[in-house]
Amino acid sequence: MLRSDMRELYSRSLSITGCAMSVSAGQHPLCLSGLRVHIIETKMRENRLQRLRELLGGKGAQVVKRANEAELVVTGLTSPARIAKHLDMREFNIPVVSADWLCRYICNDDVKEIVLASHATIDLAQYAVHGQGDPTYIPPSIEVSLGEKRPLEAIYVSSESENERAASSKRPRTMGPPSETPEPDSTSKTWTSSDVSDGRMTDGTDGEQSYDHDTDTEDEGAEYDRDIPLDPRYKNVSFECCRPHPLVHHNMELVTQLQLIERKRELSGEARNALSYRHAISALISYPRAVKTWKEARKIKGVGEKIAHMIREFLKTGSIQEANTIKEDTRFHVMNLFASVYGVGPSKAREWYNKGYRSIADVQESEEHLPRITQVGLEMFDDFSKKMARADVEEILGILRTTLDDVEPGCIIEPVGGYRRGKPLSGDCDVVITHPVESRTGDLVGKLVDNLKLKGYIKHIMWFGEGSDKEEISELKLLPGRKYSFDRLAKAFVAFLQPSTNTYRQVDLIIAPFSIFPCAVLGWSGSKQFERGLRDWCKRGIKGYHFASHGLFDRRTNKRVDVKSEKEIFEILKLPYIQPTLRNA
DNA sequence: TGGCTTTACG
DNA sequence: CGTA
DNA sequence: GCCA
Repeated sequence: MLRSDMRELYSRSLSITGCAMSVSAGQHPLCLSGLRVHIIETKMRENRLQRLRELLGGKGAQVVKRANEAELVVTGLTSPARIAKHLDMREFNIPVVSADWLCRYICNDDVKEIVLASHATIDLAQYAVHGQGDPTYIPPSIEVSLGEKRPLEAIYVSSESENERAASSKRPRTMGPPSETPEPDSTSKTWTSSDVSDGRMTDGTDGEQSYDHDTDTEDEGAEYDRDIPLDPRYKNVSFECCRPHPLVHHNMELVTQLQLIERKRELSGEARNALSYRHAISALISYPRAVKTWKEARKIKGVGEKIAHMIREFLKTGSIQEANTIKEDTRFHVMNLFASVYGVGPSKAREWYNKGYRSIADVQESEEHLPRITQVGLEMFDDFSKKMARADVEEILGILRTTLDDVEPGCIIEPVGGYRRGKPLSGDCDVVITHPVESRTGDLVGKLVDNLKLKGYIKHIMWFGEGSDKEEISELKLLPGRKYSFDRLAKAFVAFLQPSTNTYRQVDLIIAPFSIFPCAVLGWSGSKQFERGLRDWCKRGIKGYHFASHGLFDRRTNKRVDVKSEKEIFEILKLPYIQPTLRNA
């Protein structure tokens, strides 16, 4: 699952250098597979509605009745105020697009390819969130910027909303004169009131409640951009596991640029520095609207002085100079390429670069002695570089199901990783497998892998860990120097032949005993940053717990806490439940 | 100013 | 130690 | 690079 995030950056940087990127999603008809879409039917003619439904269905999307179950909202309406009436404020982070835009998006192959191949080209319009049910609420709407160097002159695919947005952002919407500038404090007051202090956070409700009694309506006439309160449920906390992180959010372009800098730091061996960027990036992904001022950004936990200044630069000029420099930096692109090889990280990538290699072929032709993993990584490089559309993942899941039915009937199989988080493209296919009868998972990896090998699906086994399912954690568990060969998950990471595309895919198989299945699913769903946040929360947030993909442990007793679902883990940890599609931290 | 998730494999 |  |  970690690879996929890296691959995404990789594909992004390729598109920056203008190289072609093979993306099988472009060839796949089900480009919206799994996406839940809600249609606001008001003011839409029946035949148009029908056509829209067919179009969506034809691309694999699922039309849902209720907007808050959707990942995307479509409307024929043009006035934000009217759109707002159809939406509960709870959908603040669900993107709204015009039906016109969506039709063009689906029908136009060029646009589709560009948008699907990289989220970097999707940007969100500036928008603001107002109090409950307020007609001045402006929903976010997607715009597509094809000219990536000019984020501020983005091409608005939806012309109606462009006008609307332009009009709305230039004047205060309903109330009084724009003259009265609010005390800077009024903004920060809103912040603190909806803020939940890290150590004390109990559940997802205190924020809203304190906010409800705190709406300072007397500031309405103040400058539009500055005085509009944030969504009341927004929590300015540093733990990623406390907040939603949608795939499509309000600071796409800014985040893309910061990711470049983060990657640069990572590749240069400045892991800590890179980590700071990750925290800031996740915070921006979670932020309920487009950041409009440098000071606003500075208040977000995870955004310090340095990054706030970069954001100021971005807001002023449309880009961050350092990011622009990185885009031109050959060294960066080469090392990024090397580090995208399975088994190669920043260190090896740097080493290769310093030896003068500049391409994958250079490395392959070298006399270098390479560990087996790296040899396999190089051999598989072309195939592994290709991203999978959701349908590709589903095809592999189907094969795994069929095989499991032969090997051990009654297995439960859950796709995890980026696929579970709703990503349209995946770099690998992560799967957690269990069986209601605990004894049946004992030697399942071996049997499964053997059978798949027999059928010719597996070309390489890159990694094989035979877990054992010894039940209890001994008191010695946390004593230093002890090795615990038990209570690990059985794993096999393999190069798997996808028949329909004749492509080898990176497939990670994880077998979990039934009792810790929910932990395994939570632990392998990611994102990486979400998992770090989760573990950090266990250690320094509420303390007293220890989370790993093989179990949730009470720190006092060192005993495993039995859980029956992912939701229960969130409850025990006193976290609001964050659904998988909102874990893209 | 220390600490930044976690743990096993090669 | 570097990597997933 | 950020923060408790």
